[in-house]
Amino acid sequence: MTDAPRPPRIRRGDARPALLDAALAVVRAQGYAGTSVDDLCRAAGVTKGAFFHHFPSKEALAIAAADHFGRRADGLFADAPFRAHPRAADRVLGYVALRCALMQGPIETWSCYAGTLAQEVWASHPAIREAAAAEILGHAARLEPDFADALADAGHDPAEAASLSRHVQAVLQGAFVLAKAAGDAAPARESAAHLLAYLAGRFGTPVPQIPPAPFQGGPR
Amino acid sequence: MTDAPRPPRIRRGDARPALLDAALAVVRAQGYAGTSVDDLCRAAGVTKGAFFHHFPSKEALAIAAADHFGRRADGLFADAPFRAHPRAADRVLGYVALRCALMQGPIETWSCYAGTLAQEVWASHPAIREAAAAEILGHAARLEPDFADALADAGHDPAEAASLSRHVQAVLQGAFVLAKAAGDAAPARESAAHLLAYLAGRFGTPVPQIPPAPFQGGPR
DNA sequence: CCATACATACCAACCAGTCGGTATCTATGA
DNA sequence: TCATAGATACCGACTGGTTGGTATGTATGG
Repeated sequence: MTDAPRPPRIRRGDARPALLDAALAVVRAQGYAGTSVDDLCRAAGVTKGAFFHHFPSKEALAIAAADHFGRRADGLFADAPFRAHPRAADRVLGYVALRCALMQGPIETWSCYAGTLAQEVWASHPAIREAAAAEILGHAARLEPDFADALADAGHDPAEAASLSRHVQAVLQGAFVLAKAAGDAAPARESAAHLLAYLAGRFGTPVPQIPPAPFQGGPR
Repeated sequence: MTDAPRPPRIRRGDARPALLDAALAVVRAQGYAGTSVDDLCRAAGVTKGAFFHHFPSKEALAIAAADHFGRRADGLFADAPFRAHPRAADRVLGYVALRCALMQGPIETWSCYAGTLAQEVWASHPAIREAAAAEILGHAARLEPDFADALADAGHDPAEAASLSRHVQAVLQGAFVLAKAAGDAAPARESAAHLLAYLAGRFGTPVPQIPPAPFQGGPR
């Protein structure tokens, strides 16, 4: 007859989570429009039939993956060591220091799926934009109580906590952009260090030291 | 993105600059992969023949447009009023305040072409990544002398000027990402205000006030 | 006359999504 | 214990449309 059919690489029932994981990895490396449905199926070890059995469209997978990414990130930070600090300021600074420490290895493993999506399709895919915004702003909102306590402890108006927690996310997003442009994590880590200095100044605590990794590159 | 074919709208000899301008506008709104060569031709009022007469490929236009964008931005800031401040700290703060003031109207008119490109194609189009990096880091480098003077005036080590000028670009890039995600300039302006506060603290100058525009949105 | 600057028709590759079919589970009743 | 049937999960060839790029022809200015 014909050649032997290539067996799928993953077991029955695992297609959906495999596609969600593949979306996080491939879209962060290639962008949304630059990633084809076949790319995603190949990365997930799944056929096109399985893809459209679980998701009505490529856009639907992108949106579901934003939620998947958010749950993963929240799980990572929910029980991280820095959460145990008794003072709110130390928890906030510990959060930023951890984000900085994660900036190692391939960029697509530590950059933000939601930010990548939002930057690319904010105007052309409103539903994706909304899912990405919910992820980023929701993450910021979950950190807000610690910011409010830290500000209050330092004698500042805790009402600023909302804008400050969003600012932290903005700096991290910008750090990712510079790291991608430079092809190097160093500028991102430097930016995180400046952010730590700003927050420590705001909270009246000493500036925590993070391992230095000076940026060597630059314009020719 | 198909529409009725229109006759070329621009005069003979103007195709190249029209394509460069179209690339800035359309790519910032739709992303690189999400923009077709036909989209660019339509926006520029030019035919495909003109496109491939002036540029060997879509990638080549993207790279040339990065340089075009850089020259425009540098021209905008080279003779802006803030350049006339006698003290370096005021020039730096004036620069950030101007960037904040520009955050009005359609996002694609004030976001960064180079940052958008880098975020999307850093892994898949190395030549574009390099052009975007040269633009962003070159712009930061051109601001560096003022940062060094401002730091020195405040009694700090001017060697930090390089990393600080890159940090300013990172915060702006992140502000653009949040603005696109939120569909609103407010979080970007807020972030710029926090950046001003950090710089003013560093330089030992009073924090300049910028017109407030609090962000009303957020997770449901 | 000739180089430059276009215009237009065209092409092979690729794209998201469809569709008819198959394999594997699960429930049920004899 | 087993037969059967319906439901779920998946397979992969196919389709209509779009893509970046090419080939070839034409107008215009010097």
